[in-house]
Amino acid sequence: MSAVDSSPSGKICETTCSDHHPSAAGKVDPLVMGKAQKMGEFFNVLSDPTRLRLISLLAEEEFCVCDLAIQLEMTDSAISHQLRALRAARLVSYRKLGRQVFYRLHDQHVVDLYRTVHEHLEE
Amino acid sequence: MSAVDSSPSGKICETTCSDHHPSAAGKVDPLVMGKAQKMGEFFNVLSDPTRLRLISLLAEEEFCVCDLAIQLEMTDSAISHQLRALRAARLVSYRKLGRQVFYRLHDQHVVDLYRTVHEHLEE
DNA sequence: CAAATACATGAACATACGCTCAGGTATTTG
DNA sequence: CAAATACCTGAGCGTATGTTCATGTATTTG
Repeated sequence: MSAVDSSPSGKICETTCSDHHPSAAGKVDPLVMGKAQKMGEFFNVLSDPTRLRLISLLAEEEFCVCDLAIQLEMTDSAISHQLRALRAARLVSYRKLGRQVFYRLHDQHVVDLYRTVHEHLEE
Repeated sequence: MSAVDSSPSGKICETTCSDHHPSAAGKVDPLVMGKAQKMGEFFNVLSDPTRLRLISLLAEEEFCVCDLAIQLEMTDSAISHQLRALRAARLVSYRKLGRQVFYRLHDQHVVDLYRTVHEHLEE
């Protein structure tokens, strides 16, 4: 009976898929739920067009909320909400200057990731 | 009327804020909406824990739907739905073998990105 | 052929998310 | 002090998304 056995290195589905048990040895561990959750939350922050446009601006220089709102043609409220998400994800930091708050990218790490994907999508 | 005033709320700083910030309005082009949309959709695929766990498994070797479902302790249906999303995003490819369908990552590019972020979150 | 297996798909439901709107805080200015 | 500015925040609303459930398709098996 070698009808179904052309699957790679010894593992689970050898005869039929159903005679497998989760506690089988030598299997590949998937990402733990908690870890996958954290990773998902990180990518989720980058999944919104507005936040990506903010990042694209802040990749060049720092800006106050007002200027960001003007350049994206959105309300300062909407921008402030999104900046809050970026802050929570530690993707941006800020400095207060009088009434204004100037935002900048927290580190170069984000810019690298941003540009990597940017190029990846050019294909 | 100000040349730069295309802000929705109408109460955004037209003179004050921009005057304090010489290179502000108009200098740096934000990401175009369409581009930001595409990029957001890409990150969105990676924003779900289940899809990330699938990727973590497929980063090691190929698996059929049934085995993926068993290892993640989820229904075949749920897995199939998520694999569809990964297919639509061209992150995975597959080969049919009898009744089974074996999935694998489409290219190494995804694995690199996955591991980069994985390490980034270890801090 | 009929039953079983492996996977795909559509509808439905609960949840999550982004924006608007109204209001609030902090700082500057008259 | 009062008004104006720059920004923050909570509630509400419409939309998007992930899972379950039921069903459909394709292939293997008795």
